[in-house]
Amino acid sequence: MANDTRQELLDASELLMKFHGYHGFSYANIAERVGIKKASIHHHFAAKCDLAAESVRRYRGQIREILDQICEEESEPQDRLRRFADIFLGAYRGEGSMCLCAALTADWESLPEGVRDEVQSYWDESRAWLGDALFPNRSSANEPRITSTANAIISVLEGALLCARVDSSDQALKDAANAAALLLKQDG
Amino acid sequence: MANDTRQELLDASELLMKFHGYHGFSYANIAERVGIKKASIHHHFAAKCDLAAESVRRYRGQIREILDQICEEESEPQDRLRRFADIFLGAYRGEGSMCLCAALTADWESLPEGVRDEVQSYWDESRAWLGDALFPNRSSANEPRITSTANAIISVLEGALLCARVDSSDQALKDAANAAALLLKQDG
DNA sequence: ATATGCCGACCAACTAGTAGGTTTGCCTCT
DNA sequence: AGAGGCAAACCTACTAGTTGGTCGGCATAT
Repeated sequence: MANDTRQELLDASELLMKFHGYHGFSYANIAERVGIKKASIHHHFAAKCDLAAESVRRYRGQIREILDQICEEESEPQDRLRRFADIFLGAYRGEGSMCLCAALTADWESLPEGVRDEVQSYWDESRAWLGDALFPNRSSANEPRITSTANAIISVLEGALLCARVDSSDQALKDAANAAALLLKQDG
Repeated sequence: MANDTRQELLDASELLMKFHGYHGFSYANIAERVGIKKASIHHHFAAKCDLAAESVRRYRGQIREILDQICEEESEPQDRLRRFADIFLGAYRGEGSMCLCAALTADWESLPEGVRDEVQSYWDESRAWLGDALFPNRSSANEPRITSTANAIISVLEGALLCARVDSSDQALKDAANAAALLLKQDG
């Protein structure tokens, strides 16, 4: 299968970046995991930053799909928010990992430009979605409030993934989900 | 001055870790900044992990001092929380940096043990302080609620530092501070 | 016969860390 | 006051290993 190795390379780099950040993995690590030689990676991705950027791009696409699905299946803002929080809870429970883009944002200043652009897009898209999905009747009048609430909601959830990692517990994520619900209720 | 170089080394490693994480800086980087040779760093800190751990220890001490001072100067929970949030706002406005320990938590899995222990202590201490300082009349009955609120408050502020970095704006931090105040009000 | 996927061998640059020698300044004994 | 000792602070020069990346060649499948 032509696309198989490529996907495996993306899988490996995504996982390693989630746990160790951009500087915390090497072509050697990935090669070992996927079972090909280091040099062969360059056949699929010319440079490390290309592999990383493509990983983020794919990740972003997966998240976007989930967000679309949530909007299709749920019409109530509080239900949509609950499902949004479940993404974070699922990330922790599944791999015990952080959000890929939060992990990379921590290395922001030393991120290659292409990777940084992808990470930036993740944050922009996520907050835009929160504004659209949670505030059906948004208007220019309450726009600043909506932006602020979206900021706070994503902040508390992304921050909780840091907490959870330190605690080896999903408690902080549950607390963040409840806090996010409260913030929406206050403003919704 | 004997202690001077040592402090400069700690300054440099703290700053670099805030921006690039644990793997994103080297002895060569630090040496250049401080103006001594790479090998001379080993005279002060045997290994990179010792330098990093000591940086976190010092950082932790500085934060602890500020927290003590807040408790002395403010008696009202909401004022204390405002001052707590100001620490995060100050970190962004000053250096444009993240919380040192949040930056390191992103690299959690690949952190040397000594460093990880220090970072863990930061989180534990911060949340313990929030519980004590914001809930003067805590009891075993409302303990879980207090823990959850403390978790949510620190999550939203730490998460907002990630947002702020991406946005090159302190808006997310202001939003997080307001959200934190709201969470306290709800539970206080 | 040509493109795809992969590999072994290599590279320059970088990594943390070591060995051994020189300078500096302070303490103590005369 | 001056000499001797000593240790901290720093240096140059090195090690062994890793980093991302290159290149030529060898299969296989079309």
